[in-house]
Amino acid sequence: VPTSPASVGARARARAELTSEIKAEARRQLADVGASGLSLRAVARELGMVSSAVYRYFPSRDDLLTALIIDAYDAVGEAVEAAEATCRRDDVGGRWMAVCRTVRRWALDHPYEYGLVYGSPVPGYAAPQDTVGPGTRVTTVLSDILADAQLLGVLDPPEAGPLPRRVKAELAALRRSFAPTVPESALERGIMAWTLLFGFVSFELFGQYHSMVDDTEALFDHAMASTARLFGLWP
Amino acid sequence: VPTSPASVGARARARAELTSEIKAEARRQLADVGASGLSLRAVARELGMVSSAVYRYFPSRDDLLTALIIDAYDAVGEAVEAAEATCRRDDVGGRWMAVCRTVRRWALDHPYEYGLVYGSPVPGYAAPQDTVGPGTRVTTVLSDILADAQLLGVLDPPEAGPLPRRVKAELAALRRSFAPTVPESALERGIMAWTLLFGFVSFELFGQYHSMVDDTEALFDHAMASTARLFGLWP
DNA sequence: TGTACATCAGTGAACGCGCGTTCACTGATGTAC
DNA sequence: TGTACATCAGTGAACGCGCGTTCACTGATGTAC
Repeated sequence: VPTSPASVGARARARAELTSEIKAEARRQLADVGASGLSLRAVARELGMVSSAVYRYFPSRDDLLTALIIDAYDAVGEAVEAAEATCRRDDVGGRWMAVCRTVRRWALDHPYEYGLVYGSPVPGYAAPQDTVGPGTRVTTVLSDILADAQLLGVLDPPEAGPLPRRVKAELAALRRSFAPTVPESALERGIMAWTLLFGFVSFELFGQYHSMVDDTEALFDHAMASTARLFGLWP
Repeated sequence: VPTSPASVGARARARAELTSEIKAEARRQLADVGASGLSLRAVARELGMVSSAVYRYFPSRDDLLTALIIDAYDAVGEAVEAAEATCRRDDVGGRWMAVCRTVRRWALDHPYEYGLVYGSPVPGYAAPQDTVGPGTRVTTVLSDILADAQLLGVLDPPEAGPLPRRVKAELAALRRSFAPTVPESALERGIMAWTLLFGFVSFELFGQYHSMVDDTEALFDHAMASTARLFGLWP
């Protein structure tokens, strides 16, 4: 009999629970010491266990970091997918705004996890392959919106004048692997919109708007709406 | 007789030299260990001096960090000012592109200093007031370009429909302190362009375009040119 | 259902290392007369 | 120009602390027969 969820032994259950407790405590510590200051010993101490015990759960400090990164990508990805799923499919504008607001909300609620994945890389740490899948969840949602906008015929016509050769080559490759139905010029604008979304959130979170903009929420909402309109992503 | 540059004593000169050697070594170490791992002892060791000697130059580790931050802001600010100054004053498009390319070039050449000022904040470190002045040099150049564009009459007319009340209030305040001659709608687009510029550079530097875009330079150039055009910042 | 054995979680000590900061000190460089 | 004193850079030891990782171990939980 293969182990079904109900028949999971007490040991396995305890293991799963402690694993997430370790991650939760590590997330808490990110706020105080940052990713590069994250310490297995401090996590163990706070959890009332001996430092070597943590090695039963994560073979090294970097593996714990990797788990946190994957969790962060999954958390923001899941939040975005859920928010976007509540919109009518043909309301591409509403879907775009839902994605924007959810990303910002999640970032403000989890600033250190946001910094972990969208901030400066942790020196001496190289993210393994496992992180790329979860890392593309938000972009996948965005390219779906773009594809639907194209299907609905609400995308602006391609800009006047041909794209430079190098840009065209780049976008053609991207198109093949991400959004085959979207014209290249719209794809470029999509990348810009995506970049602006995260650029804004990072600027807000990392303090660049300090003593400059107070009501970042109002500005964000309006800027994201303008973005989509200026970029011809909806009428 | 007040000390003129020529009459600066050997002691003062040695002090100035060692101060910048310490900063240079610290900058080198940023790459290996990051801002939060920066260590006075390691810097001293590499310079062949005893760790306590560094305290004659910087009263604490955080003061050294502050000096690095100010230097980084000044370096990118100076580079941008110099590049922009070589353009004809009425070529606002060329000035914008010069700023964009210089920021990106400097960031690629000094990735860790860029991360220090535009990346995730260093946990446990609060930047003192001295850093805000140098921090505004790039934005000052950008708002000058915007003001000149307005003067030349090349800014797009304000977008249709009034701005939301909260956004209008926010932009009015900004206008008063930064660019009194620029209409609010153009100011908002200016903020978006500025955010997109740094958003792009950060995405490139922090690895978000990895395995997605190869020729980031071509895309950057074209994206920044499109930005200014789409935002009506030049015809 | 009961027993023998294998698996696994957690312990505690140890290794070798690093850190920021303080302090009393030596000796060289500058300054005032 | 020469001397007495003040300033300053750099020393070396020390304080008290933290880290990642390994290892032989105990004792509890699971598994196969």
